Amino acid sequence: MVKKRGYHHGNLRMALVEAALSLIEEKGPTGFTLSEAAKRAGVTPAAVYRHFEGREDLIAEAARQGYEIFADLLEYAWEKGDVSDLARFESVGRAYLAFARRYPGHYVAMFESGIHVNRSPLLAEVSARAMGIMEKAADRLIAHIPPEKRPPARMFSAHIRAMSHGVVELFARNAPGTASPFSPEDLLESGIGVYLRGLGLIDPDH
Amino acid sequence: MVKKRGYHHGNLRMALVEAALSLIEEKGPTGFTLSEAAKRAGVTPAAVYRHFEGREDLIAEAARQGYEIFADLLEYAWEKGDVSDLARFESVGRAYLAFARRYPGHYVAMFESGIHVNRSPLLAEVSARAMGIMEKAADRLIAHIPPEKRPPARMFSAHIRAMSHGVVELFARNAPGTASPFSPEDLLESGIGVYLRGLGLIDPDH
DNA sequence: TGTACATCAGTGAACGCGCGTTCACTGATGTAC
DNA sequence: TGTACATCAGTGAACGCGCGTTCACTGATGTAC
Repeated sequence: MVKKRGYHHGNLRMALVEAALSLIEEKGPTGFTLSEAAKRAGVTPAAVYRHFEGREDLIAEAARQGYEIFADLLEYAWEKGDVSDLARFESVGRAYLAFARRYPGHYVAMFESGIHVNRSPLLAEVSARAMGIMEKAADRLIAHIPPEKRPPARMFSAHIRAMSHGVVELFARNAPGTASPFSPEDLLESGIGVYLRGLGLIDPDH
Repeated sequence: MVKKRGYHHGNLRMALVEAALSLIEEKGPTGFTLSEAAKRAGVTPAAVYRHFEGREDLIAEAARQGYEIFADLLEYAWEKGDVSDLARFESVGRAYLAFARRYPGHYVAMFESGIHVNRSPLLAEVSARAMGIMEKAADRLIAHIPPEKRPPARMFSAHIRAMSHGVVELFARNAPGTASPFSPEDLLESGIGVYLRGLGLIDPDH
């Protein structure tokens, strides 16, 4: 809740995105309503139309900001990662989960709100930036496997994405009845670790 | 759409569950409305209350029936599976995905509709039956790993569930922008295969 | 510094809509005699 | 076989609600002179 400065809000656009994010976080992408977001920002529903085309447009903007943060985090993880391709891959993977944990509203807006990434060129571009880094990390890593034993790159990345998304969905949110004694971070790291060992990318001794 | 037999419907209760399932399948658990389900069954919304307490109760019944089918399928897979624990485990895993594919409405009602499994004792019981089989298959399998190398059973099953759920969510439904050249069945089987190899449960040569 | 005025960013009332749920009702069915 | 009647399974109108969106409006702000 942002303090109002009289008749004019000050930065309503940003306040609306924040309200939308917190609502999505609390109630899921369909639990979010434009009217409630407006109320949270201390404003009439009609005021929203000064800044967005409508409900969908507001969600899309939240997703866009999410992709921006996401891509930045991945890029940073890629660059700071050790020179080894394995270390870089793991660094990127941890960044993925860190993002899902730290920005749950954005995560849902991006991956579960039903808004399509090709809705606008801007959205498509920033999403491609994020996905490109993940693909790069994956491609470099599997290049270490002898070609005759190497799985297709798209299959490899599909597995990684499935495991990551599954961990986030089942264990990184307050899903009822799916409590686990392990943290999502541990689950993902160990799961990916076993998987990479299965591919011979990690020494089986450790 | 069931043909009406005059004023009385015949088997409205079943028809409503079917309508609910097809709606959930098409529009997701929140896209489903009681009124539309009633219309699909060729009946007034008020008629629903002759058979269910309300909207939630209808979804819960759909989920219950899903768990029933699910548990039956898993039980069958368990029993028909080869004597080897690995073969049994894989048989159960395939049954999981087969269920998600063949009964998408049920799957969503069970795992994504937000209805809690402890909503009624009946629901809790049938869900426990299904989960019990999966746990049994997992427990037997990891017993083959030497204790000092064996992961905790709950971690193992968490990994399997995450991978399975992730594959279903990302690739087994018409998710936009996530098309993949591999079938969900192949993805899951290969992914789990690599994972099991990582645990030393499958010969690394194959 | 003061005033006139354009522009901007809100308000609040209204709209049509579909929702879940309730209620008194009525048509259809089954049963007792 | 026919009739009276209880029970069952629907109808249809009504309710209050919150939604997204539109519209004419008005208060606040910034700028030119």
